[in-house]
Amino acid sequence: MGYSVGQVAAFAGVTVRTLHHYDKAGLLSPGERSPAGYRFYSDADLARLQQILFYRELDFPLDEIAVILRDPQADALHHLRERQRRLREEIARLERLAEVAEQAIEVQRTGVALTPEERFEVFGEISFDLSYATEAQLKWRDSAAYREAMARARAHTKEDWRQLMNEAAAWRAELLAAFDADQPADGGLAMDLAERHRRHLTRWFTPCPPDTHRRIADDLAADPRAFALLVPPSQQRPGLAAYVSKAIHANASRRDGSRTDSEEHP
Amino acid sequence: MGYSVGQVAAFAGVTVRTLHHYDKAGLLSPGERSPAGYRFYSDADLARLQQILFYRELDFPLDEIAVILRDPQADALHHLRERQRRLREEIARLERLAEVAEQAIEVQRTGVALTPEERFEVFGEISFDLSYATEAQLKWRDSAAYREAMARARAHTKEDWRQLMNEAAAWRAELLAAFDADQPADGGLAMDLAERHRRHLTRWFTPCPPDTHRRIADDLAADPRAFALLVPPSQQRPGLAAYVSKAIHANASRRDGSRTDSEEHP
DNA sequence: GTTGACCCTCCCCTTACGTCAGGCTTGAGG
DNA sequence: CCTCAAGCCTGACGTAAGGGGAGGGTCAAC
Repeated sequence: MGYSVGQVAAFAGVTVRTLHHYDKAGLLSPGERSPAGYRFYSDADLARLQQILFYRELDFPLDEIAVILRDPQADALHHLRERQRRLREEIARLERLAEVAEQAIEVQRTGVALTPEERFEVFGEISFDLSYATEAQLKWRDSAAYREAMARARAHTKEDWRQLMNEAAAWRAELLAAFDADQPADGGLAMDLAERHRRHLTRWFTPCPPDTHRRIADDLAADPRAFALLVPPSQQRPGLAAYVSKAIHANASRRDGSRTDSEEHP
Repeated sequence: MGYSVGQVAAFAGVTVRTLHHYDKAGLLSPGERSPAGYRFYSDADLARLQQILFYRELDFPLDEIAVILRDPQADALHHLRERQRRLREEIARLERLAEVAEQAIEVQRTGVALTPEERFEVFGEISFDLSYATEAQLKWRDSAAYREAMARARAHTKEDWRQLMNEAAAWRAELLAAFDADQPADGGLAMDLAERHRRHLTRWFTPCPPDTHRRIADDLAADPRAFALLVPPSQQRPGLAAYVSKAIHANASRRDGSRTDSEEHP
């Protein structure tokens, strides 16, 4: 008589719905139907189902399974090799992702030694963007400056952070004033603000020679997540990131020109 | 003024449709709309998009990304750990799959040393089921009997296979006759057929003592793919696999009882 | 004759968009 | 001022592999 859908489903470990699906897809149609339309599967159908499930476990799409089974296995081998190649690619991709996640966890764990509550209290609107921090870590983790900055950041107490953020807020206010007053980005006022930013970084994180500062400026202009660490979205204006970047570049050139004042070596 | 969809799409490396999708999904709505309904994205929107893409690269589902970004990153960390765990699981799973594919390729490569055409010519309707062969390999590859059988199979020439399959066909015809004539499975005729099957295996593949033959019988009854190697679907009848299995068991018991005739040691 | 378990066929839902279709808007050139 | 191409809009359907449910038929047992 053959097996009913329920029986087949039970001992093949699939659902009835799946069998219906394979039937409609033409992948596995039962050899027999009762007058009432009930499906009845033969042993040959079961053999075919086992094959289907085997290839399905290897993540073959159903239509490819259909091809493999239709063909008198002319080249199941070819499909298998192809599949194995793609499996290896996927494994490599996932391993990269796991590495990124690892770094993200690492950066969060070692970046700022505050509880979430303290963090919210100190940083307020400034969001510590994990995605940006992680990409930065992946990009810069081999640089000595980055490592020093991270180490010092982690050593900061809550009071350090509060003071640091207060300084930053004051600086930000002056920046906005200068920008809104249309002070030129390469003018003295803007350059002085850039210089104060440089000293701020030097004091709290890592020495920041002109070339380093230029790289930071480029990142600020290119990646809005970086700029959001400096000026929260609510205070941003169109063109402000480019303005800051330009000011930093101008200041760096100014300092390049007069190498004598080197507070890096007091 | 902000950036249009096209601009954002171009330099974020996504399609316009994706931005529409994120908008409708409430994941990223542009800060501004022109009177005509055109979307305009601010720098803050861009920062958010970057975050979205970061998490998307880690294969986060969009609704989970929405949660992470909605929350003032209360615990992006928690989500990341969870994701990393699942990534590792998935990697392990794919590695198992790659191993299975490897074995499938191996079994196909070393099982039968014939070209596809020859194979078709010799085996005809009997399909050499790769999925079953692979599972068998994974199950038994450590057994000496399996390894010997595979080695001898591989050494068979086309002529060997042809002769072997002719013997099998003759045997099959007698089996069907016995079954259709309602000869009892534990009767002398059926047991003799079982014994001939045993000798066939012994001659062409590997010595087959009663216990080994019993295991084979159980597999024939349990897995229709195994039975299909013995009797092609077109010649099968309901209950035939169980019949063969029972006959083999009966024959094994008979031989257990009379240990003296051991043609295994001539 | 009636219950309860099983079966049937639609049909909508899921993810993260791709792919039109049909119709506005906008900026540049004539 | 008109036109044309490029760019934008909304809306709707399709994808893979089924999940879930509605509404209704079938079957064996009591």
